[in-house]
Amino acid sequence: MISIRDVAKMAGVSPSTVSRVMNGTAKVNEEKRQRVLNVIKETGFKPNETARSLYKKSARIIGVILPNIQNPFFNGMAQAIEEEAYSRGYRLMLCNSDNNLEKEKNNIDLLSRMNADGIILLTNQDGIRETIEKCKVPVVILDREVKADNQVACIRSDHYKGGRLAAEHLVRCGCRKIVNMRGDQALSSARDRFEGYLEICRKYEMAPCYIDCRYSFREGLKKTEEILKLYPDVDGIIAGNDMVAMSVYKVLSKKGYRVPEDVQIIGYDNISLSELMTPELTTIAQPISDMGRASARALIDYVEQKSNEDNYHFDVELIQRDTTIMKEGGSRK
Amino acid sequence: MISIRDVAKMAGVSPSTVSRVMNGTAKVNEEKRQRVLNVIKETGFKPNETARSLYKKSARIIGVILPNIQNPFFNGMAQAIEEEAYSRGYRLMLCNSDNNLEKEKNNIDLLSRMNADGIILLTNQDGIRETIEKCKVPVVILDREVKADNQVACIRSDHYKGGRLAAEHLVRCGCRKIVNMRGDQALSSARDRFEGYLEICRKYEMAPCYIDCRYSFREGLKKTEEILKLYPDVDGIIAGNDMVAMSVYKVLSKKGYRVPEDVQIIGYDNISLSELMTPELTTIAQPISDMGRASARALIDYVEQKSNEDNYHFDVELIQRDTTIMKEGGSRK
DNA sequence: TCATATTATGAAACCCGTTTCAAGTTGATT
DNA sequence: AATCAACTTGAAACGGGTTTCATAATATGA
Repeated sequence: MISIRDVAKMAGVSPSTVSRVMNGTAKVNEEKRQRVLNVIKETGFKPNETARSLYKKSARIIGVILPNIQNPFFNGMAQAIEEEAYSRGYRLMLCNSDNNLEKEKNNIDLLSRMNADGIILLTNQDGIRETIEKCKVPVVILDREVKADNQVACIRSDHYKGGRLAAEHLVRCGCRKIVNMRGDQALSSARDRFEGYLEICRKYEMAPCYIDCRYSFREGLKKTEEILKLYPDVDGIIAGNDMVAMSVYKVLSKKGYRVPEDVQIIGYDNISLSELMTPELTTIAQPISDMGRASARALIDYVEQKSNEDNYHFDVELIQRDTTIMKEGGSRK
Repeated sequence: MISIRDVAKMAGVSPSTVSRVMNGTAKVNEEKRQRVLNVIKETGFKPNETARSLYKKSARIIGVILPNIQNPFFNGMAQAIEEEAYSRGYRLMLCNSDNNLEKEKNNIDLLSRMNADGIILLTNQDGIRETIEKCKVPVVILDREVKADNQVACIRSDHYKGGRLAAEHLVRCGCRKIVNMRGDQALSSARDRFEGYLEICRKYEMAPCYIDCRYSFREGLKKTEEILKLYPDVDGIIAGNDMVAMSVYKVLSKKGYRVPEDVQIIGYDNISLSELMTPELTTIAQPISDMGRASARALIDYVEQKSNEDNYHFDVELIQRDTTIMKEGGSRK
């Protein structure tokens, strides 16, 4: 492969001059400049990024570590991150963590050894903090709560409000027996949502009624069956997220329940699927793209020493679609 | 950051010896070896990957270029590629191409300048061949047809058979008016499937009946409306892929058609969603994970000069679920 | 016109892990 | 004891773009 020294020789200048022509880092005599440009054009010379990274200690790479690319919530984020990063000249190193601490550590470690400029983390393994602090790469935490020294920003949405919104909406739709399929309480987001739900229970003097259900379709199926056994009079279900809501709908529909007439369902996230499925899913929308974009922006701004806003709290909103319905004789207590 | 030279100094040996200890490339006196290992442990020294890449001309990176990460078909592939790559010590550079030739070229170019070990391409821009040949990085073409000199392998599934299977299944289910929503005929895969469909039309002496519909949910909605206007007697729809099938179902269901009683639907790909949605979708399964894994494997084997199989043709199969139904009085002509 | 300031330019150092090559050491063989 | 082989080890070169620093050349001002 042709190097900058080859180009220099051909153009009768020094490598430094070629570098200056390419990067515009200093003035170069116009005639020499043209000679260099011509040689570059003729030879199709492309500077080696690795060599540049080595000196600059920056590979123009952003590492994105997420549990699973197939999850629509995460890949929605990844999409937005990629767009923002690409437009600013950075590329994405994508790492599936499978919620596996070892894999996460490996990836963070490698990323820092590759001179990655930063890492966007969608995970909340407890043991991870030490690793990310040791590697000293700037980190943005997205949708999770980790808190590390080298954390540049933390991007979250208002889960407490989301929890309230979901519960209150079902109340307003006339549900009298609402079951909350709360997510893994190790996640602060799931805890916040559940708190919001509890507040609404207090407000309307309802006895809280919940079941634990991780954010997975498969578990959603199982837990929905349980709900139907435990609470035969259920008429409203707050699913942990949209995937779970899909599974809830599937089980209900198989058992002959009508949605929303017999049981109403509300999801969470507003992944693109929630609008695509039939019936369209009522859900609490997190601004997934905005959050992804913001995380990339915060990271790159930090790296390029631009802004320094470091705490983003995004708003959520209720999107009413077809799995809930406002009834006439509203049942406000 | 601490370098190999620092470690060497601390252990009282040369950098070469440290390198040899880390990589096991040569025998080192046991006592020195221990000294080096101790220093590495104490300092937490991690060798810089960029420097290694520069010399080795290999970054242990595989570039994956796909139109869109949010598409379940593509992210299913990406997931499998990531798993295979990770297990063999490679990482993924993920690039969204948005079907944008310029972006693809940029990404390929950058990947080669970063000493990426190879590229897996899920795209079929016409203008791309020149770029991938010029960059000289090994390329695996996945699910598409490009043909370039530096192409290591081409991974496809049997679309012709898939097209036949889908059509014949609807025939067997008693459909008399089957409409094929054929995909973009610029894609060889879509052409092959359509050919398969045509063969079944000939076999059963049916007049071919089709409409062009790109692989997108939105377009699926529009084209389904058109179908209902153009062919009010339609009783079987072959969707271009599972996403389109979902949109077909949505429109039919909104208009009061029953599926599969009034109209039967078959999708294509068997993305994970097809089993999750309600009703579960009958579809032609491509072994998405196997294909993704195979592409990574072929690339890495090539890079590491192991095998050299270069043409993979995966089988497809019919997965019957709830959007089609075998009726009693089968209508075999 | 001379002195000083400014600018263009290349040599060399730098980033850091790897590998080559030659020198030094040890041990075996005769 | 002498010779040769085998092995350990470090100095130096390497990969390739960037930057510093000193020099040379030109320009400005007095």
